[in-house]
Amino acid sequence: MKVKELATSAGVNPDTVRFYTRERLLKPSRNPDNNYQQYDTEDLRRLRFARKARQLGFSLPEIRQILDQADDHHSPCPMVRDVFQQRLAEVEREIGELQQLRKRMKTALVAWQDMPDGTPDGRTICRLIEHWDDSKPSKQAEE
Amino acid sequence: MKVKELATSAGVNPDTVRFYTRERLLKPSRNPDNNYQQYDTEDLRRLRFARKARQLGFSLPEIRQILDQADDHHSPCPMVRDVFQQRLAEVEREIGELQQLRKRMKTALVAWQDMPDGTPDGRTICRLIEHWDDSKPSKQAEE
DNA sequence: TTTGACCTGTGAGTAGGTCATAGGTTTTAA
DNA sequence: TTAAAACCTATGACCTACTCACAGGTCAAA
Repeated sequence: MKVKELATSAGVNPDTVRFYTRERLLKPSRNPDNNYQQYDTEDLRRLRFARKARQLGFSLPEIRQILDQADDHHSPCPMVRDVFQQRLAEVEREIGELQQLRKRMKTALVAWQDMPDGTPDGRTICRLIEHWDDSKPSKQAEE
Repeated sequence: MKVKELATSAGVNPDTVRFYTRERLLKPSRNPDNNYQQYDTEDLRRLRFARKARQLGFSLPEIRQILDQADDHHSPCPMVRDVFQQRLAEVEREIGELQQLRKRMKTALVAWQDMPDGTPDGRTICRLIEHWDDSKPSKQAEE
């Protein structure tokens, strides 16, 4: 398989295939006639694996590590379970932060209904934002 | 005010002040004696404004646009309301996506309890991930 | 006067790609 | 048969919003 065939099979940009090859997640051979990269079904499997792992929040170094372990015939799965647990915790933290943000944004929108726009006058730029309360529940505002 | 004084007043890294100055969000004058940047309380107001806007998800180009409008004595607030509404919708979309992801991760963790690790055998890399169901409720899986 | 803390501009690094460029190869169609 | 279109190569720049490093200039206190 050439670059574009592999990319099409996996549903990614050909440049992503080249990038993953540079990053040594894929290890194609070379066609000695024209110096083109030659990928096989193993590379397709690796690429699909890598894309799924990316969706799960694995970083490229982590994925490379998993693939390298698999090359050495070590089972990467215990490590996968580990990183996966950490990733789940992080996803939940992100959800919590975004929910806080949403709550504060909605509160602000309601408060802003009663505020005039006001042309900047040298003392204020846009009171909609300047009067935004950025305090977080976990720590006091610094100011 | 010199760089570090301004940075301290706003609670940011001095390099951020320098960066914002390069990006023309701050427009200090120069001390002709030593070529140092000279910031005033207006710059402090702009910097605090910019930091609050960043927390709300405004990009630097958007913030620069708001500040430039304020310089021209146009009220930036209608635009702020606009971008803010869009940003709120995006935050809600992100929350939804992350909640989907969390759900699928939890399901996967339960399913994985019953799966053996399995050493890579040339046909599979790590079935924990390869058997991950990445289908999204809004569209069918391609494969 | 020397030390330390500050200042200057510039450039590199971060993550995960995407796009551009310049040049070589292969395939397709006239 | 030939010319264009479509592919390939390697390399480097670009994206965000900073942060850090470097080399050299300035200034205050001891």
